[in-house]
Parts: sequence; structure tokens; C-alpha cells
Amino acid sequence: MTLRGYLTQLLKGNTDVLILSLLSRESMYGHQIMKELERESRGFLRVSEGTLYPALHRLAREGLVRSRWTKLPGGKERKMYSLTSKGETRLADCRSTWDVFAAAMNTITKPAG
Amino acid sequence: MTLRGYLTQLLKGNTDVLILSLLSRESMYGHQIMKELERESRGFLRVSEGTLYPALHRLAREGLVRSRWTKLPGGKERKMYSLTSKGETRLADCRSTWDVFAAAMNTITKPAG
DNA sequence: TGCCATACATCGCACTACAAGGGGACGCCC
DNA sequence: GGGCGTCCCCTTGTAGTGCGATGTATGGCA
Repeated sequence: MTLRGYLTQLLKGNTDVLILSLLSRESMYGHQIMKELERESRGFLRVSEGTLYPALHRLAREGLVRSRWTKLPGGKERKMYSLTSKGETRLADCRSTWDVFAAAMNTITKPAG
Repeated sequence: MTLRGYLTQLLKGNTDVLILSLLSRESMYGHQIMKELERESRGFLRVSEGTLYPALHRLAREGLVRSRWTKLPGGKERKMYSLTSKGETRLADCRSTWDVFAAAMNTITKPAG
């Protein structure tokens, strides 16, 4: 595993949580999620379209997010995603799991030397 | 992705870092790594043999760890793993990446609401 | 006309965790 | 002896997931 590959692996599984977190604040469409993620992490976190759209469909299939086509003033359509109540519950559970995991990581990777 | 699956995904990629971290303290053999990991995380982190051994071989192939068969007083043999200097460098890099990633995760999943 | 950005989507590849299985040794209990 | 648990190493097949490449369509800009 390369160092670059490490970041890729870190993203695995966490993309779902990151998406759920962003949607917990407000409804967003696909590209908006990508941009927000990159902006809030100061360019550190980036997901490609080949990652994002399958992830959104996966979350929708599980009933964690809901999608709805929305007409813009210009007539164009955008697919807006929002969090369901089931998604909120899942997000809370994931946050707890993350906290414990992060604590364990810090304990093991940074011994009180 | 189930909640249980989330922990599995969190482990992906991080197993290598966890193994490197443990070996940075002292040389260990396979089963010892498994037990230490579980003990230090208070039972939270567990890797199966089907995860551990391929990971160790992977790290060895990359030159990050070194293995050596060691004879025990009883005559049995154990395969001891130790960190190489290349492994130390990689570990330091991974720790940095982890710190930035964890910070980004905390920022995004826990907005200053 | 060409190129880039926006916006949604799919496909194949590479990687990795894990359950399941194999092989062998030792000790304990019935 | 036979069964069971622990230790110790290992491999194989499956499932899940990020990503590059590609497709489709619209619109702005030179």
C-alpha cells in the first residue's frame, strides 16, 4: 500500500458518512456535495464521480437518503438529495463508531512515549 | 453499508498502519499482533487471520517489515516481524495523513452547530 | 469549431477484510 | 484413544468500494 493509497483506503467507508453529514445540514445535489467536501477539507478530501454517484444510489437504496428532481428557474433539472430520518439515526450511530475508532487509533499509533 | 460494515471499512487500510505502529515498539509474531491489537483497543479492534497474514506478507513485500524465523527454548519456531527503516518512514507519513484526515472528519461530521 | 465546466450516470479494474478451510503442535479432560 | 481448545502459520473465494475512463447532454467562451 502506497502512502497515496492510504488516503484512498481512509476514504473507503467514510465517504458514506461524509455524505450523510453534509446532507444533515441541507439538501444538496451531486456536484454540490463534491465541491462542499473539497472546500470544507481545504482540498484534502476529494471524491470522483465514479465514487459519488454509486454511493448516493447505495444510500438511497438503503433508505438513508431521498432524491427528488427539482426544476431550476432556467428550466434545467437537478437531482436533490436529502437525509431521511433513518439516515439521521444511522449518521448518529456512525459518529459514535468513528469516535471510538479514532480514539483507538490514537492510542495505538501514538503510545504515551 | 451496515453499521457493522462501517467498522469493517474503517479497518480497511488502517490495519497496515496499526500493524506498523505495534511493530515500532517491539518485534512481534503474528498471533501476538492480533492479541495486542485487541487488548489495547479493549476488544474493539479485531483482525482475523485471513486479514493479518496477507497484510504482513504485503508489508514484507514492500520492504516495510522484515520477518525472521526464531527458535524457542522448546524447539518450536515462530516467525518474528520487525519494522525496517523504510517502515519507520512510512509510519511517520501515515501518521501525518491520519491526523489531517481525522481533523477533516471532525470538521465535517461535527459542524460548530 | 474546439475546449472547458456543469451535471448525471455506468463499467471494469485494483485492492482489501473476512469467513472458511488446511496443516501441524501442544495440553486438558473424559 | 478421542474430542476439544489454544497456539501458530497460511491460502482461497467472495463481497464491498474508490477510481479512472467513458457516455450523454447543456451552456459559456474564444
